[in-house]
Amino acid sequence: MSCQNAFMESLRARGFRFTPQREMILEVLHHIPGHSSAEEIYTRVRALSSRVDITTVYRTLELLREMEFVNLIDVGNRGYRYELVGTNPPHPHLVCRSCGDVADLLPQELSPLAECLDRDHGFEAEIQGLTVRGYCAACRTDHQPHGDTRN
Amino acid sequence: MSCQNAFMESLRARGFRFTPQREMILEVLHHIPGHSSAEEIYTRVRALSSRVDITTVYRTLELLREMEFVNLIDVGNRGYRYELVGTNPPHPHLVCRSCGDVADLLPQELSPLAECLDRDHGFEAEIQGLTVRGYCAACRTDHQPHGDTRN
DNA sequence: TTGCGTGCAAACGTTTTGCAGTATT
DNA sequence: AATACTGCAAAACGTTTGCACGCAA
Repeated sequence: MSCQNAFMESLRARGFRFTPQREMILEVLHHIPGHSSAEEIYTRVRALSSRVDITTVYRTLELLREMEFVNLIDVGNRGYRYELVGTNPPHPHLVCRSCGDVADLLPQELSPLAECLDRDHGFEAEIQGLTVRGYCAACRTDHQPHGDTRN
Repeated sequence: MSCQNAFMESLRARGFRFTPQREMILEVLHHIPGHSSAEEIYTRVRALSSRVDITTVYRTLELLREMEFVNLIDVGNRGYRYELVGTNPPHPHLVCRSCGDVADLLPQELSPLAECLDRDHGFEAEIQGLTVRGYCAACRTDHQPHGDTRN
């Protein structure tokens, strides 16, 4: 609700418009588990109205990202996931290669890593956007070491 | 050279064939800086012979990956990079968001991270395939905080 | 009324697949 | 001779862009 208003005001402050499509997409983001693909969000929005195109979903998500209302997660070579920032700051994620599950990390869990990369390589790591792939607790027991080992 | 032979024998051991295309692709991999895209490899191979298709490059790279002759690096949403394993085991990388440069890390540099993710989340992290994005020493001084912040 | 936002269609860049012909074993 | 491998063309995939119309301000 307050996020809706914040978005509306953010838009108006920039001379942008608050349209029914944008409202619906934000609405859906509030009622979705998080870590959703554009396609998933699109499907949910279509359930509300068939007069929305996936193009609009992408464009709105990009707008929301620019305004820092959503966090963009790169889950590898095919596609992104989106999540409402809400009260959470951007944070790193764990992505399971077997079940595709996305889990959250706290930024501070990786600050030792960031410090080490800065100290040893002069590299400014983007911890908030970091995605670590591997196998989650549920999948690691039954995953095949000789299965698909692509990154 | 010895890699060429090792590849040849690996192929034969599996009933596969050692073709001029495969030879050329391996040859190119030896004379290329590393962290190359399929397209870059393709271009170099075409310089040797126009009778090679990019499809064959992809298929050969996949074969080389299966046989652990090349390491596959996921550089995010825009494709993969390939590098000869050679004497180096697979390892994590740093990718600069500004200049696109790819730098190597030693796997052991991230073992504290792996241990922490295992201990706290039961997550088996794929350290060898990990790609950390951010800004390299050369770029971080002059990078715009308001530039493209996509993951 | 202005011009931002939209749906549609088509393009995009990289990777994969189907297929019939080619060449290695 | 058998069949793995190839080039070509086309598809796949998620995402982006061009365009004319529609609608919020």
